[in-house]
Parts: sequence; structure tokens; C-alpha cells
Amino acid sequence: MSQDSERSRLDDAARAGWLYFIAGNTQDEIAKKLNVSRPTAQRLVSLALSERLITFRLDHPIAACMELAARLTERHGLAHCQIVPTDPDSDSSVVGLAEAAAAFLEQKLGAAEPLVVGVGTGRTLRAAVEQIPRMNCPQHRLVSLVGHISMEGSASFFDVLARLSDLVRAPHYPMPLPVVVPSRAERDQLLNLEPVRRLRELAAAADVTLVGIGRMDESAPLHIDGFISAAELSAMRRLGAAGEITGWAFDATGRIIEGGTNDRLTSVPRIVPARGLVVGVAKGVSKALPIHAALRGRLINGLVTDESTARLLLDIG
Amino acid sequence: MSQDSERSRLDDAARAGWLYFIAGNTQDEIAKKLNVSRPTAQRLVSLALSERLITFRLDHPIAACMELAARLTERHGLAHCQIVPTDPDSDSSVVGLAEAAAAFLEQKLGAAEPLVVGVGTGRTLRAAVEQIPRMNCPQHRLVSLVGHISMEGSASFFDVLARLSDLVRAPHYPMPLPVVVPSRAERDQLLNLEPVRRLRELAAAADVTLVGIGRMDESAPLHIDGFISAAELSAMRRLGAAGEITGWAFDATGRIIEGGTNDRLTSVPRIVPARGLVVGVAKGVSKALPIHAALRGRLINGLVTDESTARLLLDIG
DNA sequence: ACTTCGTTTGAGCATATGATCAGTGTCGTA
DNA sequence: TACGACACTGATCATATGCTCAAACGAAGT
Repeated sequence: MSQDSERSRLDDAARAGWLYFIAGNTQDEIAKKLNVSRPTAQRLVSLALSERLITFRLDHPIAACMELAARLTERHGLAHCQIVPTDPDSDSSVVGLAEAAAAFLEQKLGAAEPLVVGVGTGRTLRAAVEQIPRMNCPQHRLVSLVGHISMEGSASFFDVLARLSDLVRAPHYPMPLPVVVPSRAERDQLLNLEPVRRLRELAAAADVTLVGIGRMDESAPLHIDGFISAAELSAMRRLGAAGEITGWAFDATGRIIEGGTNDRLTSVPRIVPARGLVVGVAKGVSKALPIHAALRGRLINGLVTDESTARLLLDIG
Repeated sequence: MSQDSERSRLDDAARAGWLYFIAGNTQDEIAKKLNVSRPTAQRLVSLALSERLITFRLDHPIAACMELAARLTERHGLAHCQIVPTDPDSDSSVVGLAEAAAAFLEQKLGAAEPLVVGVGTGRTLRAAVEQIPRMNCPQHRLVSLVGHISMEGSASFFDVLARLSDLVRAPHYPMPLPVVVPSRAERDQLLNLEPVRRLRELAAAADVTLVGIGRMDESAPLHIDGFISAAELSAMRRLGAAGEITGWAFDATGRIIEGGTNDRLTSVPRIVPARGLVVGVAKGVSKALPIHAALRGRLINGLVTDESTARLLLDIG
């Protein structure tokens, strides 16, 4: 009996699901056709869904991206995750990604209530900022999380913050310091300067933070761009460095490394686990391990990447 | 440009569809995630549907039945169509069908406003009536469409009307006549009796009519049950008889045959095209042609059958 | 037979949805 | 450059949906 009633109930659920999703009937119509009350029709439709009698199939490349995003969100407890389709015709490191990151930031900046936005640096972020249309956002404050002066004193080519501020007309708080200074003492001295302290306070309270994720292998941007020497890079790698965010090197588990250049870094310290919305933007095979480490260590709670990188991240487990 | 915007719009539609149907987001949540207004999110979901980006699949035997029912309804302009799954473990002519017909009739009888219900005869209907639970429907009137007295004067074994009336406590109007009488004159004489005339008037105004559909081949129930002789059957077949409803023989196009036993039949005449809701109940390979003819001739505008028979009907075209 | 527990039901309501409409920006054209 | 046609947007509203709750029903155990 229970078997039978169970079965006929599922039959009805299937009918209801068919009528609702495929024939496009309203629940009232279904109720009349199946001779039940409207709420019961709703229960049947709902049952058809929960029993997987009816399933959805999305015939579009985006489907895979959404699926990957959902899995990454689930696995790493992300507050934001966007996967862009990998364009097989191009392997530029910014195709799609820049637009997506720009759209994300544009959306955030569109808010009326004032936000503090922390901004990292790097080629990817620079490309993203270029995709942002001109806006008028005087209510927000943009804070640099990393110095933009190289050891020799020249301004970094990738001055993301200044460009962004220019585009969206928001007040910005640059960090006119070298990324890495020669000694720990010197670093502590600089950090005690009142403007720097206020900037770090502001950054610590950032509502939204956008950062790139850097490799720490032989092509580490920190080294390529002249912020750290080859020797320093080697030292950090010996300490287990797997990647870096705003200069902060971390190991494969996402733990910020103690010692090495991290002791002489002027960048705003990362709060662990990430507070507010901290979105990493990166893609590519060589970035997969650094990204994964950052996710594991909860250095970031948001991610913008591409499909193939997302697959790698899930494969790494 | 149009290409690009078109494409990104479809991308968004796919995203919206994914979020809506697969992730179960509300349109408001989608709107926020895609950074569009709620109405636009609705448009995107709707677009995903109309562009067939998202499709539904029903993993249940019922799915095929619903599909077949929809096609038959469309093709023959039916007011009611129910297809029951064919149970491959059984080829009884009443499995499932009886329950479905019973459910249909039960639903109709559940109405508060008074109905006139015309009832045919036959094994299938008898089985259906047995599936109806006891009810209390004094507001409805049940009318027999066909005599239940055989030539020899004995009452038909399949007295569907009496049994139904007994079960649902509704007043009934039996037709205590032989189905076929020896001569046309005799028939006309019987039809002129006042009670018979009133019954026929009532039947003509029936809101719901439930009939079986009989074969006219060598195993015709009319002959098996002794209402017509082998010679009469042969004659009707020579006149093109493909099937019968309440004794009225019709050809393969559904046209009521003139002459033969039809001239000496006491059954209530069929209104063509069917008025009210006239539901035929039948299944089986040998019934497919008769059913199809009845549909073609619009002798019925409702059908209860099973899946395999429905397929045959559609194949016949 | 009666009671009690669990399940299911339908009424009502808060919310989500889909459609309409006026306003706005964009594109092509003169 | 100005104009008109068109498409798209977001405000607003009627409708559909999903959920809560109290009541009724049925099953199982005294």
C-alpha cells in the first residue's frame, strides 16, 4: 500500500512537473487537471524537483563555468567567484579576466554608500582597471595595499591605484614607499609615519579588496619588476614560498612565511582569514598552485579566474 | 558589435538560467549577481528559455505519456486526454485504464453542480466503474446510452449503469430495451414510447459521456455477447464497419454507417461532432483502428487509453 | 473501540514573478 | 549636427508561487 501510494504520488509529481515545466501550465491549471488543490499541485511540482524526476540541462559554454564556480565557492567558502570561459584561440593572461574583474569592481563602485576599496597591483589588475569606464564615485576611498616605488626610487609602471582613481574620480590613498626596504628596522620606522599608519588602518577596514596573485618561481613578478633580487627570491623559495599577494609570500598551505623579504615588506598586512571581500584575480597554469595556496590559507575569499584554471584548482583538491 | 553584444547577452541569459533553474536563485539574487535590474534578470531567464539554452528533461515513465497525450490532444482537438503507462508485465485490457477512467469519472461526479452523465457499456467501462469508490451524488443524473436487454430478454451481464448508480447514489435512467430489434418499424415504435423519448432527450444534453469503443471484427463484443448475429456482423463489415460505440457502427473515417443493424438499433444516437465531453475508453492493438476512426469522425472528444495504443494512434496518422 | 501520533490537507498571506508603460540613450540618416 | 526610429531600461502593478499554520484525516497501538 505504501508502495502503491508512494508510486502514484511520484507519478502525479512527474505529471505535475511535466505540465509545469514543459507544458508551461500554472499551478492552478495543474491542480484542476490532476484534481487536487493548488497547494498540493505546488507540493507535487516541488516533489518532482526534489526527487530529481525533472532535471535541467543548460546547452551553453557558460554552464561549465557556473558549475565550476559553484564547486569552488562551496569548497573554499567563497563570498564571490566568477569563472570566465577559456578562449582556446588565445592564451593572453588577461583575455576575459580583465573584463570580468572590471565588471565586478564597477558593480561595487556603483554602490551609493561609501566604500573603502583596497587595491593591489600587477599586470592583471592593471588590465582590469583599463576596462573600467569613467565613473564618478567621490563617496568611495581607494587605498593602495602595496608601495609603488621601486628600490631605485622610480614609480612602478603598474600604478594601478592612480589610474583607477583617475578613471572613477574617487579619492585615493597611495603608498609612496618602496615595496621592500633594506632592513626590518627601516621598515618599522616607515610604518610608524603617521600617514602610513592611517593608510594601514583604512586598508584594514576595506570593504572590498582586489588583488593579483603572483608566482614565486623563477619568473616571479616581484623579481622581474625589480622589487626583490634573485638572491632574495631564492631565499624565499627555500622558505617554501609558493606565491605572493601584494608582496606577501606564502607557502603551499597559504600560510604567510615568516622571515625573508616578508620581514622587510611595507605592504599592508593580510588579515587571515580574509575580512570583508578580498578577491584574487589570476589565471593560468603557473598561477594554479599560488591561487590554490591563497584559497587554502583563506588569504582571499573571492576569486576571478578562467575555466581551465578553475579545473586545475579543483583537481589539486 | 552586434555580434558581441548579442553574444554577451546570451551568455548572461545562460548565466541567469543556470542561476535560476539549477542553483535555485531568485531573480533578485540573479539581478544582484549579474548587476542588472530585476526585470532585466527576468528577461534574461525568459530569454534562456526561448532560446532553448536551457531545457527540461523528465526522467519518469510518465513523461512519454504526457507527451503522447499532448500530441493526441493537439491532433484531434480533444477536450480531455489521458494516457496511462503500459505495464509490460501485463496485457490485461483493463490494467491502469480502469483506474484512470474511474478517476476521471470520480472527479466529474465530485462537482457540486448537477450533471447529466451518459454511460455506455462494455467490459472496459464495467471494470472502470468497479474502481469508483462509494460516493453520494444525488445531484447528478446517470443516463444509459444503450439497452441492456439481449435479444432473448435476459439482462446484460455488463449492466454498467446500475452498478454505477448503486455506488454513487445517483438517480439513473436505464434503457430497458434490447440493443437491436428485429425491424426498423419496431425500433421506431419503441423510440416513440414517452419514457424512452425523455431518456433520449436527457442523453442528448449530457454534460459528460463515457463510452467504450468496440471492435467490429470477428471478435466484436456486440456479437460475442449475443446482441447481433454472425450474419449481421458480416453484413456490417461489408458496409465498412470499423468499430462501434454503444452499438453504433462506424467506418474507418468515423462516419456512422447507414443501414444494417444501425437501422434497428435502440441506442441513443451519437451527436456529430461530439457535444459536451464525450470520452472514449479503450486500449489495445485491435482497438487502435476503431479508436482512430472515432477520433477522426469526432464521435468522441476525449480519450483514455494507454501508451502503446497512443503510439499506434499517432502512427496511423 | 478509543486514543494518540504522525501525516496530509487547504486557507491565507508574504514574496517572487512576469507584463505593461513611459522615459532614456543609441544608432542611423539626412 | 540635428532629427527620428528603435531598443532597452527600470518603475509599477496584477498575478503566480511558496510557505506557514491550524485542522482533519488515517494509521497504529492500547
